[in-house]
Amino acid sequence: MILKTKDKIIIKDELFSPLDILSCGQVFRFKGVNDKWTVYSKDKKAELISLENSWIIEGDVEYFYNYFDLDKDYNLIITSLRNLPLTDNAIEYGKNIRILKQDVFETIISFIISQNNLIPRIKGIIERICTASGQNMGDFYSFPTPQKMASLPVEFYTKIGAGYRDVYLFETVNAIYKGTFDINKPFELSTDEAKKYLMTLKGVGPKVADCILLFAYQKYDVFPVDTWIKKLYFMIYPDSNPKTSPNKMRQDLCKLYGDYCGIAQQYLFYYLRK
DNA sequence: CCCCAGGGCCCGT
DNA sequence: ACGGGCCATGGG
Repeated sequence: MILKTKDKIIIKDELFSPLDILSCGQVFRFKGVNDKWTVYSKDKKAELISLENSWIIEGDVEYFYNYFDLDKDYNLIITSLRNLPLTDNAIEYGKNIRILKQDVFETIISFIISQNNLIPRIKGIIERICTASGQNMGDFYSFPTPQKMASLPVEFYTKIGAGYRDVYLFETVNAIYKGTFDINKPFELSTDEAKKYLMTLKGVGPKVADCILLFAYQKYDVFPVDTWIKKLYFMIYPDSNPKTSPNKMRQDLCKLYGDYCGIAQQYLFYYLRK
């Protein structure tokens, strides 16, 4: 049951757990433990509080109702994923995961940072970007707008610890700000076309594009292949060639897990990484 | 010292 | 299309 009031959302007896949703690797701006969490998106924040078998979400109700995709019935999706390889344990472990509908610009920047990196470091880099260039919202800093980021020199990204991704961030931010890249276009394209288009951005390859499509554009027929999913592939296909390319893995796993393979991937990633 | 992390770019074949 | 070297940073 999900109730919306003027200033809060009340969730009772639903597949919903901030621990799973926030720490499964899809989002990097959050903090909290057990029964109290805070998540940040753009210039907004939501407080999530557990009260008597319910979760209360305080914040911009319309924004976060959409952000948590509360109209989607995950019981149906979970049912459709049963009986596929390894999903029973993964769903049991992370059955309260929901794929968020995150801000497109913030997701693009975040997952460029994620490449060849560790989640705690990714969080730190994003946090330093917000602190140094976001807007002061009182008790937190917003994620900077494309306009704000376009005013930053490439040295800014080096200084906050982005490593060799500094140039990627600089170039991508400017392509988006100038309008060379239209961040709304992927919504109107097929998954394959949207992926090709995203990969025209500097620092966005096949894996990062899949993550952006899944976490920001609601394209669920993707299967991001990272080092953990490579291990998964050899668990499912132990006799396959050890040099199998990530591209073939993605194709095989997409076919195997079907139309909601992106959501299956998230359960599996979360389960394998624990 | 090594290896690895929610990989991609760039250059050869 | 495909493969290999290289890329910064920090923790184990």
